[in-house]
Amino acid sequence: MREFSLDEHSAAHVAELFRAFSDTSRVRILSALLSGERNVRTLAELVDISDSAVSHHMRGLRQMRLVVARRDGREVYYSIQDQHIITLFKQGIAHVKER
Amino acid sequence: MREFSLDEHSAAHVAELFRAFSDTSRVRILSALLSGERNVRTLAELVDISDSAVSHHMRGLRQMRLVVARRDGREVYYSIQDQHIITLFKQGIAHVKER
DNA sequence: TAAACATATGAATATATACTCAGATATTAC
DNA sequence: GTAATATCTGAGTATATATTCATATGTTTA
Repeated sequence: MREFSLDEHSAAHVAELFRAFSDTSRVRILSALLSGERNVRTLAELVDISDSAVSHHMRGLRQMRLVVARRDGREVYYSIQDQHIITLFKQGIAHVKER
Repeated sequence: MREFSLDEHSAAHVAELFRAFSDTSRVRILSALLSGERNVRTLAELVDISDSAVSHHMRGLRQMRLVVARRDGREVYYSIQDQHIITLFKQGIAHVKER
């Protein structure tokens, strides 16, 4: 059994990914996006935080390429970009429900 | 398509789970534990933080029941408690590697 | 019992994060 | 053009978190 641990750089990336799911508001936002795209206002209502707070979260998620934005007129609709992400996220939810 | 988002309480639990994987040091610790149990001193060396810092992290992970402690003499060996957690964690690593 | 070693704990501190508010930018309607 | 609506951005703030240091606890060995 060899000594092994992810190097600092890789570990930082993994941590960054999981950090995207590590906040209650973002979890609620992402869970809302599981059933399809939503605009900022709708997300803000569902999660009960300001439009601004949603926008800040979406910027982070966009930069991590976890969501994509689609503009339609003055509204911006967000959806989950990556199927792997959906799987990963749902597994987290499942794990918590099992307890 | 109904409006839906995880309720605050459930979302908080999901976030808490993912938060366990959201720190570089913890990711390195957990990746080390993937290949078997390790004591505190070994983990501290592998991750390059103090014994104390490791101990603090392990307390959190223990409280979340992600790891279990086994004392052997004056050493304490930690290992990952739950197979689901291993799967989830490995998927995160895989996702990052794919990019 | 005392000394040495391994781990745990609490306090202090530094950094990161989530949020709101105020104002900027973009788009549509009048 | 102006007004209204939706989103974004930056500043400021409050809270959370990761870390180290000093010290306590637990275990073995002399």
